[in-house]
Order: sequence, then C-alpha cells, then structure tokens
Amino acid sequence: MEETYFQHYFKSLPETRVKKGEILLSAGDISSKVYYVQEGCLRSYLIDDNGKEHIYQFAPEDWVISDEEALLQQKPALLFIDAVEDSVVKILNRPANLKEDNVDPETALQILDKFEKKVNSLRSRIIQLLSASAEERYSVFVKTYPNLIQRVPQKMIASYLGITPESLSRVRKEILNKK
Amino acid sequence: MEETYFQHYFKSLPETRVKKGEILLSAGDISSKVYYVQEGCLRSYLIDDNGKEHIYQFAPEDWVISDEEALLQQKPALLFIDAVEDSVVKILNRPANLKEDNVDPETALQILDKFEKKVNSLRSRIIQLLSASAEERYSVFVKTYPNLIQRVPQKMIASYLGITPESLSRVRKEILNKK
DNA sequence: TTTATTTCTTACCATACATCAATTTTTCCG
DNA sequence: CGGAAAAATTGATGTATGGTAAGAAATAAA
Repeated sequence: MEETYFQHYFKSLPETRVKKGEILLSAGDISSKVYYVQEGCLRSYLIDDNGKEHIYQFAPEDWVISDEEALLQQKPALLFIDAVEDSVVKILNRPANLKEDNVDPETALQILDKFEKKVNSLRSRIIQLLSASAEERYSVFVKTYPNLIQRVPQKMIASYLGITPESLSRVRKEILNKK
Repeated sequence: MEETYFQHYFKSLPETRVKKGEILLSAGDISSKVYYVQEGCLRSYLIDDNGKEHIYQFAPEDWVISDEEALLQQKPALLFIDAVEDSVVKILNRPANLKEDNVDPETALQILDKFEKKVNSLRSRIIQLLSASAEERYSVFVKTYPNLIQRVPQKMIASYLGITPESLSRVRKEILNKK
C-alpha cells in the first residue's frame, strides 16, 4: 500500500520514547499535541465523578491519539493519555484550526479519510454498547483486535468494554465453558 | 452566523416532502444518498438479531443523516432511516470517494469541520454509555436537545439512550419525585 | 531468586435495568 | 367526534452485571 502523506509526515518527526505508565496528557491540561504511535501502545481514558476510569481508545502501532475535542476548542482536556507499554511515539503540534495552517487539498482529503474511518469505528462501538451483551462485546473485541488481547491487561479491556474486571473474568470463564 | 458552502449547496437542491413514518433507507439497501433535513426530523436506527430497534441518530432541522459507512464502502446499509415527523428534506447523491469529485480545498475543510463535530458528538455518547446511569443519560439528553423531548416519542428517546421505554418512564418519575 | 505489587479469579450478595402483563392516557384517523 | 391504535405508566418478577472481599496467579522490583 502506498504511504500516505501522514505516515510520511509523522515518520519525519523525531522519535520520543515513553515508558509504560508514563502520562502524556492529563485531564485539565491545555494541549495541541497529537501522538502518532510508532511502536508500543498508548491509551486515552477519563476518570468519572465516582473516580472510575473508562478507556476511550487504545492506540497501538500506526494509530494516532489525542484529545481532539479539547484540542480543537483549545479547552482543558477531559482525557488522560498514557502508555500501556513502553512505546516510541512521534509528537505533532497540530493547530486547532486547519484553515490557518494552509493545508493543501490533497492533505485535507487524507485527513477527511481518516476522520471517516474514525467515525465508522465510533459508530460500531455505539451500536455495540446499545445492542450487545458484555459477552458479545468481548467476543467482537477479540476478533477485531486479537493482538491487543495479549498486550493489554484484562482490566483495561473491561474498562474499554464498559464492564468491571470481575465481570470480564466471568464472561471469559463462560466462553471457555461453552467450548 | 455566516452560511457555509454546505448550507448553501443543500438549499439549492429540490425539496422532497416525507410523511411521518416514511422509510427513506432500509437495511440491506445500497445507496449513495445523504439527507439534509430542512424541516421536521428524521432518525436512523438498526434492528438487532433479537428484532429490537436501536436508534443511532436523530436528525432535526439543519442536520444531515445517512448510513455513512455503507455509503463510503458501497455496501448494504446496516441502518434504516425514516421520518419521525412530516419533514422536508434535500437529497444529495454523494460520491463514495470525494477525491473523484474534485472537491475544492475550502469545501474539504468545511467537510472536515463537520466531521470533527460529529466525532465529538459520538465521543460524548460513548463516554456517557460507558460511565453514566440511565437517569444521568436522560438528563443530559434533555439538556442537550430540549426541543426534541417535545417532538419525539419517549420510546424513541429510550431507544437512543439504550434503555427500555418502561425504564425511561420510571426514570422520569424518579426525576419528578426529586423535584 | 525472593519479595512486593498488581492483576485475575471466585464466591456471595446487591442493584440497575429488563421483561411481561395489565391498565390508562394520548394520538391517530375514518 | 368517536373508536382504534399507539404510547406511556405501573406492578410484579427476572436477570445481567456490579460491589465486596479473599485468595491465587502473574508480573515487576529489589
């Protein structure tokens, strides 16, 4: 597959090494940074009013992660971003307003393409949260991101799926029993 | 506020009147149509394996609705789209690939802007589904779309929130009791 | 390696929300 | 308007998932 302008652009940026657990963005920060993951895995999550963590996104190799909403509106971040594994990332300082950055049409279309993919993935997550049981959601996750299962602690997967680690443990047992 | 290229463009298209309940898109259809709602309200929803309806989106005035994923990949739609009220819509035949449509940079950026807003709204829905109770989700809905509350049957709002109509009825009673 | 820390599992009980069914209220339409 | 259909409410009960706590297993640190 042809390398996009993005991949090319990100690759030209200097590498930054991040240790597992290292926090790149905290809720409340104001930031214009976008992280491109070259190696390893980052995640974004929020902490709700009851102090519970909810994972919004995982970003393994070749994914991009940020708090887009905070970035676009230049307001305090809602999300935390940290490293799930030791990782190598590229940090892009993105302007909130692309218009001011003189983006060429070709690039705009590529960005658009990325956004469309993102919208699709968010959509399927919403649809699943609305219509599927914990067990079904887990099964879909396993199918969709088989390699993350090995790399990400179960409790984080539970958090991403919207259930407790205990429930996920029981769900997994259930699935094993069926086989 | 200045009128965007989009609003301008959509307005130039011929009007189509749709009766309440009329179906514009059915799951399984292949379509390249995007609906701009000038008056009234449309919705998109899916029917799951148990025959249950789940509303993905409401589109009142000045919103756009389609099955983007199906459109982009030119595959059968997952969603149904129908009219919640008698409505007036503009129908746009959107090419799956914008590149082939020679979109000018200004327009690309406007599309991008729309996508960013969409991503933000999907995000907050996911975050709510992950972290908020039925009652909290309903309260947020009331605040966010106060005028839809009057126009859309409760059972549809329940479906959008991911709960049953019975539960929503109880939630509302609960809220009234508190006041 | 040994020890400390985190993660995972399991059991028991609690709770939010679902289901089913009957009734009332609202909306639709001839 | 008046009857039929759809939507909303309510009560009784079921179920998926949550909470708590304790121990086992895995991982990290010393």
